[in-house]
Amino acid sequence: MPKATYFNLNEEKKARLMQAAQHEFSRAPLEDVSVSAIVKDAEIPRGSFYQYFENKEDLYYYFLGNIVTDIEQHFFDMLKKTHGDLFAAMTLFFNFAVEEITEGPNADIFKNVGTNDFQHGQNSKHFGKNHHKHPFFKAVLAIEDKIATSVDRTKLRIENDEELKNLQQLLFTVFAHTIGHYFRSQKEDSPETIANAKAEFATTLDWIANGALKSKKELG
Amino acid sequence: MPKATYFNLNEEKKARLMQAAQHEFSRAPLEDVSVSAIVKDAEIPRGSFYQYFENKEDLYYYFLGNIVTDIEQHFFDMLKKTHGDLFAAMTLFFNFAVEEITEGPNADIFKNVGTNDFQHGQNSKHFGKNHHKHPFFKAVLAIEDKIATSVDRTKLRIENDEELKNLQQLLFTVFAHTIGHYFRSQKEDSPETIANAKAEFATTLDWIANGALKSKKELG
DNA sequence: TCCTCAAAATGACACACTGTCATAATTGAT
DNA sequence: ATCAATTATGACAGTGTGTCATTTTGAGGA
Repeated sequence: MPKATYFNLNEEKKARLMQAAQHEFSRAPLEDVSVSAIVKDAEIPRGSFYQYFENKEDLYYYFLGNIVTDIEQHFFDMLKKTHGDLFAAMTLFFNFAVEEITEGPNADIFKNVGTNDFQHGQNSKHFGKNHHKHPFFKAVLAIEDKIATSVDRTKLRIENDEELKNLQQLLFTVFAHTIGHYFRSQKEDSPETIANAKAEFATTLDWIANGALKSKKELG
Repeated sequence: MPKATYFNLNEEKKARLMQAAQHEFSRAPLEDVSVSAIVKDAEIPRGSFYQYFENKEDLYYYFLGNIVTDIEQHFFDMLKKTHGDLFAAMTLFFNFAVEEITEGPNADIFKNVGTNDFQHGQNSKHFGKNHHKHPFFKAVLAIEDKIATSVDRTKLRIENDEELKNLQQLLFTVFAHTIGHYFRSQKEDSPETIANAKAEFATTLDWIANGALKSKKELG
């Protein structure tokens, strides 16, 4: 988490820092962005950076957290609109998020976000045993719980809270995977369209909702 | 890919290099392992390392590839044994692989393998636009195709090759996710058992095979 | 107005790692 | 024994990280 000193900064300096973060994390993935580049971009002395943040990762997750929080709110909106229907909400959410993520003002950042970035426990060096203490990861976990209480379980083949959480995680894993697939395809000879990505996600979601195996009827 | 010079090395030196790789990649994830540490471990001069490999990543994926190739063969065995039943094969495979991965001689390496590591296009800095040229990623893609031809499609709700590939990817994503979940849980207060992991995977697979939504019968 | 002190700012520094390159050693063929 | 090609080697330039002693700032009190 950014240190108190950061939050005491005047708005102009905070904005300059966030703009630099936006710049740099749009340009390259986390591992290729250096503190040196960030301070150069923000025009602040190196020592100051470490007055404000623990390190690169601290800024990254703080910055990413702000963006993600905005988007995630929409998931709850969708969940409310569909009266807790997890699959319907997920479809609506994907269709909104895929455009926000691939064409919104932060698109370039998401291009550089790794699938791993939402799982704590990955960056051994920089976070020690304190991943879970960073607000970003706390938030990710809190969202899981919050969703769980808003979901209508009556139509789901789940036995307990544990299974519901696993199902949620499965859906978000698929979400991330599909977005990742879209981005990777952009670098290849035959890039996917957004419509493609939506269709791919819909198909996958349909498998998870209704099964990838044919029913007896279909087989008969 | 390792350079020709590496393959010309005598067995003793090659073995020492692989042992060092085993050591180092067991100790920490890719990003935290340094060439400096590897050459120290293997007791070869720094210059020599760069005579054999492009960089750290080159060695990593070569090494990982060798391990994975061994394990993947079992997937084909299972697919043959189940006469192309993708879901049955996946279950058998998971039960074998989870033990191999979590308790086998390479367990410590898999602890440090990131979910991303199997997706090319992630390490921007070290592989440029040549990810796909590295044998490891070539192999990963080749396996996808090879599986596709061995799968019995008649029971699956898929329309075309594209969808089959997506289904396969979904299953392997879930595979990786479940293994990852297991490893992460080991670092927490209430670690999962292997039996837990198997059960979790079985449940998830059942959702994908038969649907996470209740059937009309169950609802009625 | 001047003084004091805690908070903030600063950049030089020690340390670590990377990839290269000029040079030296080795090998195999003649 | 000679030569050319291959391989070995470690010093080096370049880049990055996080710290720390020192300086600057600003708010409150005399």
